[in-house]
Amino acid sequence: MASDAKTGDQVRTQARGLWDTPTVPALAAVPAALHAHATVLRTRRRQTLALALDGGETAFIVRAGALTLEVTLPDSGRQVAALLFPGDLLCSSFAPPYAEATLVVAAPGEVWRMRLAALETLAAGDPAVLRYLDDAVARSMGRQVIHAATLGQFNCEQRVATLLVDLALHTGASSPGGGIVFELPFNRKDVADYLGLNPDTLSRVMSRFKTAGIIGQLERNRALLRDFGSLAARSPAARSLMAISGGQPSGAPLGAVAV
Amino acid sequence: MASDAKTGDQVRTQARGLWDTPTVPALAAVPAALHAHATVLRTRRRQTLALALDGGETAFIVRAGALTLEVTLPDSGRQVAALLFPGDLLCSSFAPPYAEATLVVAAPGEVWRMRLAALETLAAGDPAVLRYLDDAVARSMGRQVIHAATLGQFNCEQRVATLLVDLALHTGASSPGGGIVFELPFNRKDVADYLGLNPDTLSRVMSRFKTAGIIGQLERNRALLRDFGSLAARSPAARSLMAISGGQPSGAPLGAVAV
DNA sequence: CGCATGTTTGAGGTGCATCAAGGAAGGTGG
DNA sequence: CCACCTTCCTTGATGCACCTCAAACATGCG
Repeated sequence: MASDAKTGDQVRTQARGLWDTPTVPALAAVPAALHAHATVLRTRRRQTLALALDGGETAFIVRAGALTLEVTLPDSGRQVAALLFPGDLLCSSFAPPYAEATLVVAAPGEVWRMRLAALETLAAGDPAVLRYLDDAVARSMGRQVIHAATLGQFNCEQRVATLLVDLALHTGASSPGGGIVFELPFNRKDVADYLGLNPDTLSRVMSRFKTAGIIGQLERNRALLRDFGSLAARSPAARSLMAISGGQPSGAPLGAVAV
Repeated sequence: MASDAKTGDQVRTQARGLWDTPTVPALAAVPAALHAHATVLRTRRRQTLALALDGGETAFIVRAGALTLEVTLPDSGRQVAALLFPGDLLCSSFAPPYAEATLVVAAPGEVWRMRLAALETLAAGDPAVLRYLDDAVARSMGRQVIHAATLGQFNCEQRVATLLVDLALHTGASSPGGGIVFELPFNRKDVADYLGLNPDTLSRVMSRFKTAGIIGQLERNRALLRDFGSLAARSPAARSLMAISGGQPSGAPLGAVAV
């Protein structure tokens, strides 16, 4: 990152300014106390994490990197049900039965894995852990609800704009030349399956955004967002996403573990 | 209900037989202990329940009837994000910020309302309450994931079949004349907004199912499902839904409160 | 009865998927 | 270093599934 680049938090503040959104209470950070009770996994790209650990309910806490939760129902295409970023929590019980569900690493990083039962025991004794649990579950559900609205109501342009806003909020940093540089840890097929679109259609919309001057030259897995405002204006979920991500501690590069 | 009508549990058993699905462990029932700490609401059709009760996080436990969680994002159509049936739990924090979210009663019944904090205090001291909480949250997330796949991957016929399977599992009872009688507590617009379809398209698919002999004469808010098998065969999510609903205690009419 | 609300069905348009061909990027071996 | 391959992305032509609009038809209620 360039020395004068702002952090993701600053990007969000700037974004809030554009929309005149009041400040949101900071979300609960991952309690460091959990570290001692969790298995630390260093994740590699395309690695899949087994959801069920020898039968017991398992909890996964994303510390760095990004993951996708992929679900395939019989006689149906693959659906990316959720994108997971640092701070997010996923329990194996969240995956529906009789569906092929896998947790796939999109950007390398770190994941803490522990028994759900152990996590709940800790939560019963430590208010900070309980607060984090509540917060993380509420955030997942909130994102799922937004995702349902995205899939059910938005047209293809709104869907893509929504995803780009989300990515910018999670991985973006202001670039020296103006605009926001953010990472694209997911390939086109993953994104298309998340948005319920065809990869070709996705490509077309991205080209449209490029010629409209909203996004700039795409390198490998990286993009320049020139105009956050008009992107947010094209996504009905922009304000909600900003509020959900608003208090998250880290907007640092996906690979970095928060201290 | 006719005297020789089977309960919903029996319908589910029969449905499992059709699909050769192994038995699922019974889900945790709503602990009676919560009754003393909750405000009991008798709900009327079309009534809306305020999600945020004077600022604190609120939990809603559906005891009887059915509800919809409706979400409207700015410059976007209304999305019915979830259908709630007896045993289901909804917390106000599940609704995303900056979205117009309302809980609307579709079928009259009973809802227990309490502070989330109070619920968690009880859960810390009572394993049955904790088990119910875990279970209810896992069920909601599982249903949300299936819903995302439904919206993102299914065609209109698959979507409608999925909803009908879901309704039959939740409200169906075997009829004396063969087939399964189930309730349609939601109007067309609600269903259309849940499935991300146009009401006209929904009507067309229903007509197609009727002429195909899968469903029979629709009365007001009630339908006869003649052929569960071919309906389930048209829904990629049928097995998953059966497993999720599999252990629920009540398949009785929506209006009845389980004892 | 008459109005309001909701449902069905047809005709026609469109947004997105599908198919297919071409191009860029990265990896591999010569 | 350059051919060659694989993978991923782009972009055009075409078709279909679903939406939109509109008119007729039910249903319930005052």
